[in-house]
Formats: sequence, C-alpha cells, structure tokens
Amino acid sequence: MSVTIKDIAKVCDVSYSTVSRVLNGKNVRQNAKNDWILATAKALGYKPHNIARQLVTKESDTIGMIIPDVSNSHYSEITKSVQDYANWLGYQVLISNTDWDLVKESTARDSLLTKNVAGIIVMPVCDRSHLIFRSLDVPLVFLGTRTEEKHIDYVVMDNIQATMDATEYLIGRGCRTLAYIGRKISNYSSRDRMEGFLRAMKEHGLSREAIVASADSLEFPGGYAETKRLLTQVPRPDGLIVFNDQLAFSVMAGIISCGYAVGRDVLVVSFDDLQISALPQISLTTITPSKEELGRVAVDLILRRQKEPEAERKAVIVSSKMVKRATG
Amino acid sequence: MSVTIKDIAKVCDVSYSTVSRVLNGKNVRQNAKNDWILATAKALGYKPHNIARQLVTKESDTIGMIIPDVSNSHYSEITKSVQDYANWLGYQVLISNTDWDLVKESTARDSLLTKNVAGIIVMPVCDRSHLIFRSLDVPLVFLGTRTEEKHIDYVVMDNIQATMDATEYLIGRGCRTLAYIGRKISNYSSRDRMEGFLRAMKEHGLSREAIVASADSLEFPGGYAETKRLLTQVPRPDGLIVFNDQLAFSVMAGIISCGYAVGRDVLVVSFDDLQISALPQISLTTITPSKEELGRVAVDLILRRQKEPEAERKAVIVSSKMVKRATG
DNA sequence: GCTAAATTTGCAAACGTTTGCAAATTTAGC
DNA sequence: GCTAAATTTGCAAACGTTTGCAAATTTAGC
Repeated sequence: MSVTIKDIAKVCDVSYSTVSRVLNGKNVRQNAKNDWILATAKALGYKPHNIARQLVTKESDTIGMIIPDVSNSHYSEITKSVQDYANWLGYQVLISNTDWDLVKESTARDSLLTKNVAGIIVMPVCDRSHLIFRSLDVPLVFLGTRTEEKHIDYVVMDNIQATMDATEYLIGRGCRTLAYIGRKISNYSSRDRMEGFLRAMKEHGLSREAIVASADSLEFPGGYAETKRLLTQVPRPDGLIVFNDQLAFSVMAGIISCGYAVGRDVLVVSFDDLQISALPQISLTTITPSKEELGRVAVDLILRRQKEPEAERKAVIVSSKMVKRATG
Repeated sequence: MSVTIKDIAKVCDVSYSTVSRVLNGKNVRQNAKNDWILATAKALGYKPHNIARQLVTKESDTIGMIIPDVSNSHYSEITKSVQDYANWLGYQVLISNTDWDLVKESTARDSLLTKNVAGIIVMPVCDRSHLIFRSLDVPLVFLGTRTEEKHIDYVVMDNIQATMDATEYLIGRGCRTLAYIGRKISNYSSRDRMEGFLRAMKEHGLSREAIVASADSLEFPGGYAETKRLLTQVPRPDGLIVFNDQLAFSVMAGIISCGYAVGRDVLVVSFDDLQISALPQISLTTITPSKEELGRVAVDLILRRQKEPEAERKAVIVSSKMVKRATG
C-alpha cells in the first residue's frame, strides 16, 4: 500500500484538501503547519499519484512519439533530443515503433491517445501517414517530413536547398557526372532531395549528366547492387548524393567493391550525420539539421498548440549544415 | 470533449456499469443488446480512458525502462526488443535516459514510479546503481548486468565464459600476445570479461602475455591513444579482446593509424554486435546474446514478479554467440 | 409452462486526486 | 484592539472507470 494524501491528512490532523493544497504550493503563507505537512509527506515517503491527479486536472505530463524504428540510429538520435528537452520541461516521452507499417502507425496512435498524452510527435512512415492523423483532438507535430495537410504542424529541414548546396559543392570539387541515389519508396524528403539535386544540375548546365537511381532498401546491402550498376555506366559517375547515411554505407561498399576509392574516385555526400558516420572508418561527408533543434522545436510546437488549439498551422524550417569529412 | 462510457449508456438506455461490462466482455451471452452497445461505442468513437481505468484496477499497462542513452545503438537495439515483446503482450514501454548519471537514474526511478508502471527494467549506470533500487514496491529487473543485491532479478549473458571462448578462439587463430581493452569506469560486465580473458590465458599457459588496458572512454576516440601505446610495446599484441563494439571502433582506428591491418596483423574481437558492426567497412567479429531473448526474458521477469512478488530471486543467464567477420 | 440455475442488471462505493464555495482564520494597518 | 482584506480551511463534488451486491431477467431442462 502506498501512502496517500489522506494518510498525511490523518497524521497532521487536517483535511486532505488542505494537504493537497500545501503539497501543490497553493498555500502561500509560510508557517509551521505547512512545514509540518511537507515534512510528514516526506517522512511517510509520499509520492503523488499521477494517475489520479491526471484524472481530475486533465493535464498530461507525457508526450507521445511515433517513429518507425528506435533501433535505427537516425530515429534514436532524434528521440534522444526530444526526450532531453521534454524531460527538462518536466515531460516524459512515450515511444511507439511502427516498423514502417501504416497499420501499426494507427494502432500506435490509438494506444497513445488512450493514455491521454499531451500531444504526439510523429516521424511518419510515408506520404500517406497524414491520413492516420486527421481529426485528432490532441496537438500533433510531424518531425522530419512536411505535409500538405493544413492542420498538422511540422518541423523539417529545407531539403531542396540543402541538396542544391550539396550538389553545387560536388560540382565545385570537380565532379561532372553526378547521381542522386534515393529509395524506392518515395516520400517528401526523398523527392525534395532529388528535386534539389536536379535543380542544381540544371542551373549549372549539367542536366544531361544528372542520374537518378533508387536503392532497394535503406538497410545494408540495399544500395550495393545499384551502385555497382551505376559505376559501370559510361561516363561513370564521379559524385553521388545519397538519400541518407544508412544508405550511403552500402553505397560506399559498392564503390569499394568496384575498385574505386571513396572520396577520391567517387565523392559521396549524404544526409543525417549519424554518430557512426564520424568514425574514421566511415568518415562520411553528410548534411544534417541540428538534432537538438529539431527535437526542441517539435516539443515547442506541441506545447504551443496545446495552449492555442486553434492557432494557425505552423511549419518550421530549420537550417542544416554540411559536415565535411573524407568521402566528399 | 471525448466520449465516455456514460454517453454510450445514455444512447443505449442502460446503466453505465452495464456498458462497462459489455465493453470488457464480462457479459458472455451473445445477444442483440450487447452488439448494439458495442456498435454505438464504435459509432461514437469511444476510446477507453486508460487513466481512469488504471485508477480503479491498479493494473498498469506500461513498463518503465531506464537506460543510459537511447541514442547509443547498444541500448536502442535492446530497447527495441523490449518494446516489441512488451507491445505484443499489450504493454507500452516508457523510457528514461540517465546519461550515465546516478542522480538522473534516481529521478528517472521516481518519475516512473509516479506513473505507476507495472515494473521497471534497468540497464544500470554502474555498480552502485543497485543502491537506487532498494525497497521498491514494483517488480524490478536488471538487464545486462548482474548484481549481488538479492532482491533484484536480472538477465545477463555469461561474460566470463564468453570471453574465455573468445580468447581461446584468438589463441587458436595463432595469436600469442593478447590484450584485453576495457574501460576506466569498471562494472560487473567489464570485470567479468577481463576475468574471462585472464582465466583463458592462464589455462593456456600464456598468462605472461596477457595485457590489460583501459580506454579513456567508450566513445570515439576513447581507445585510440591506448591502442597506439599498446602496439608499440614489444612484443606487440597480435590479438585484442575489446570491451564492446563502440570501443572497438576507435581501437581499430588506432591499429590502422599504426600502419597495421586489422584482421591480419592484429585480430580484434569485441562485444554487442551492433547493427553497424556488420557493415563491410567495419566487419567486426563480435559476441552477443540474442537481443530478442534479452528483451523477452526481462519483460517476462517483470511479469513473473508481478504475479508472485515474493518469489525467489531469479537470475537468468542467456547464451551468447560469436559472429565471425573480418576483424578476427 | 414450470423450476432451478445461470446470467445480467443497476446501484453505490471506490480508486486518489483537485477545486469551487462559503465559512473561518490570520494578517496588516492603524 | 479594532477593521478590512487576505488567506486558509473543510466539505462536497468531480474526473471516468470497475466491481460487489442483491434483485431482476434469461436460459436450459424437463
């Protein structure tokens, strides 16, 4: 049996509503009785029963987060930054994995709603995910993907601009035949990056040299075969923009297996800046927004909409930076 | 305003306790009224209010998990397996990061208790973590670390045996001067691995060739300097057992920077089998228990103790396997 | 169609809090 | 020490459920 507010009330011989108020600092006057109540609460080892509290206040101190896969560094790193900021504000984060499955995404939504979270941060499975999140009565934020859906706030980097910059960077480094390697299952980010790539190539009069390819999957060896295929083309690509780091790993393996040196014969730039991408064995040149900022903005958007449910939809574009390493 | 059980009762003209029972399948007889209630519940978009439910049943469908850092693959991979199994059983997992900080570990504990979780799975910060978890009234499991504390269940791999096997494996591959590279901050796992290493060396009459070293940190470049130092010794180590994959990454970088080839001049075996360790650029020979099993056992231990709070302390040792790749 | 057994029903209380209200107490100012 | 203002107090209701109990209803078996 855990100790309740009533136990404290009995010991201190006051009504339990008084105890509640003292514990919540609603009795502002400093006096011996308050101290005495606080002291016995502590002595008895009282822990507020959040569940009961929530039932009446309707305030929730947990934020739901729906992601495709925690065990994937990209998501776990962002999850961490959401958690850090949320915890700092006194919120917990409840995470649900969708395993890239729309059905699981909708059950994740339901189970979070049922725990009445203060809001839900979603890193969507795909372009159709927004269908799952219409007419929710809790604050909702898409993280990492924009959406046309007018009622969903989102925070995202400027994929088009960043990819244009990356492409120009490779051109500047002397690449002339460039390829963008995306993923078969397309989504906004993937398409925007491709778009940025093509646009930059066009601007530099290199549109005929622009190759667009698709990897089977993001996981190793998803881009391996496709990369080998690309490298036997004439002219051979000398610069690759890859959808993300994860995919770049197998692209790099493909380059090596063709007998080329990554970063010399073929330059590679990708996206995400995973922690491991910094390892000397990988040393990937990669583009990423600040993950701290991404997480912070997402949480702030939730809290903002909680305060003003009817506020206009807000789309935040965070800046990204390129981390230059050995591959490009 | 979300729809409650009373709304349904009003529509169907029954008492709300009846609705509750029908919704929970306590009315076993199949009849039109039950169907009608179920149907209106659905039509009204009723979502059970778990918070209220929990208040009376005292059953919780969330399991707390305390880990040092989700953004670290080792933890996120295990977290995933805990979540997968827990979700499958109808539980949610609430994750708290400690950032390797004992104080944060204890606040994590408090905030989970306050949400009255069904139990807590802990991947402890250090050897003193058990102090934080005495006399809890919820089921508790240590994952990945054993403990002397008699009231804490735990699940762990047999670190001593696995490291002995690994050492013998390297000896079998011709290594004669071996080193174990651990971490400065020691814990059970680290010490057990060192112990297994020394024991195997002794059994093979190689105890004089056994070198024990400590890296500054697990993160890159934690083991870099120490590895370079080791490799200038005479005789030079030709086989390394490294505390974990993360550390092995910088150890490998150190080996390369000395001009040696990993997997030929110096063999490396480590622990965890992170997803990235399988990449061809890394291709680490590594030892790990099944993460699915680890997660499953941890959750089962929680549920077992929930059912029988007074059951004897249970310590589960799961088997591990070595994944042989290019480094050793 | 009757009887006994099985099931369902509604009432009321409970879970552990917060909070509006009116009454009681304390404080500040003189 | 009085008065007015400020604060605190306890009561009771509420949040949305579940559940024990006794009464009511349905079912099964004949």
